[in-house]
Amino acid sequence: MSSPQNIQIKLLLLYQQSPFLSQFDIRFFPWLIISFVSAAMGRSPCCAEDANLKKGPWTPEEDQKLVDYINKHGHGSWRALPKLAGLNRCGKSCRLRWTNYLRPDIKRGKFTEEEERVIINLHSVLGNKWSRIATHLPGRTDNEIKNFWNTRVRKKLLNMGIDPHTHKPRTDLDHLLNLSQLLCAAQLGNLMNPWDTAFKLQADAAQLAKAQLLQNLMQILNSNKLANVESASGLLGSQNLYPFEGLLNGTSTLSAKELTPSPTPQNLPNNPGAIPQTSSDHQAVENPWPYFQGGFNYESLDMNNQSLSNSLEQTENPLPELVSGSPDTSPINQMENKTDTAPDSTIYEAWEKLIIEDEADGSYWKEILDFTSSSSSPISW
DNA sequence: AAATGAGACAACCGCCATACC
DNA sequence: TGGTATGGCGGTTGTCTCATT
Repeated sequence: MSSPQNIQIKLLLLYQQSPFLSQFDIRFFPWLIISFVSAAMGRSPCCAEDANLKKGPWTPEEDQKLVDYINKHGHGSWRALPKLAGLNRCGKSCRLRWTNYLRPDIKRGKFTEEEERVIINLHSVLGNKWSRIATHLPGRTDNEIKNFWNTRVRKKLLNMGIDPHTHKPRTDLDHLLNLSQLLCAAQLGNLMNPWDTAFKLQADAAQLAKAQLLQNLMQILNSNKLANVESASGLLGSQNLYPFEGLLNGTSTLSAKELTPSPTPQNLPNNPGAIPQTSSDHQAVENPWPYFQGGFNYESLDMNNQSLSNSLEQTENPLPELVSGSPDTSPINQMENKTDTAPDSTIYEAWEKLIIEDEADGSYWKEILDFTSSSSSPISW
């Protein structure tokens, strides 16, 4: 019997009993130390039994050997497979190569828009549970989805000002400062004279405060909109799946019912970006700000996650319980905790107050909306 | 044409859960 | 019941390709 532990013990005995080896400090034998440490930890490191095992990219010949063997015998024990198949690889490497690349049911090629939508929506609920996400995308591996997310989707969301972790508008300082600068550029323009420093600083602070309030409001709107979309679409349906679609093509994915406006807060008077009061109003008003495209339903603020849970249960592949990885940031978890809407109300009150204040001295929000509309570059998806 | 950087993808690493003895 | 083997998972790194300078 030559288990890794037995081998490690034999190595130590060899060191102790050999007059030649014993004359050297044990630290000169890193392999022995490593072996012993791993033995003390109760587990041998993967593939440590043979340092000569090949690593790195697989050759077509190796692939062929692996495929041939599995087609004939099945994979059985992955640890035993390499020797049986004549491969100089560790079992784990073989397993990964098979599951991520060689498996016959793997669907290769570019992700479709539909797949992207499903991934984004599932990620908003599950977080980085790639294997769980992969179960809803036949033929796609968790590794492939993970790579796709990290190289494409994540960057796109960031460019759109959406935090890929929380699926809400970014609130990090850099982004906020950018927004503030844009706002200043829009509103102050060439107004500033070099000797107006004091006034400029004051204006900056005011702009920043407003921008921050705006960000907070956007966060709430987005989280509710996202929850609405998920619950309305059963999460995995082909319709109304994409919470950010309004940002991409300027059209809303929400149904007319979802667009039902709320009586509060007041619409912005004489403001092209005002939130429409009725569905027909919505159709009539050209909203220059994509994030408000489709308006929003304040009644939905009272929505608990019951409808989402129901929709999840109704799906063919019911999703698991919400992950605990980011309990504070998950939009769903936030919805769960939204029994008391006081903080939101406070923000809306502040928003309302600002609107009223701004009516007196020219419409600040109108300028934001106009500027955002005119300066927003088309986003390629 | 060579160097360099970025993007995409494959593969590896370490940890964890579970099955098995 | 505890130790070990195994497989799964998520994060990270390595490698290749292609565009740009």
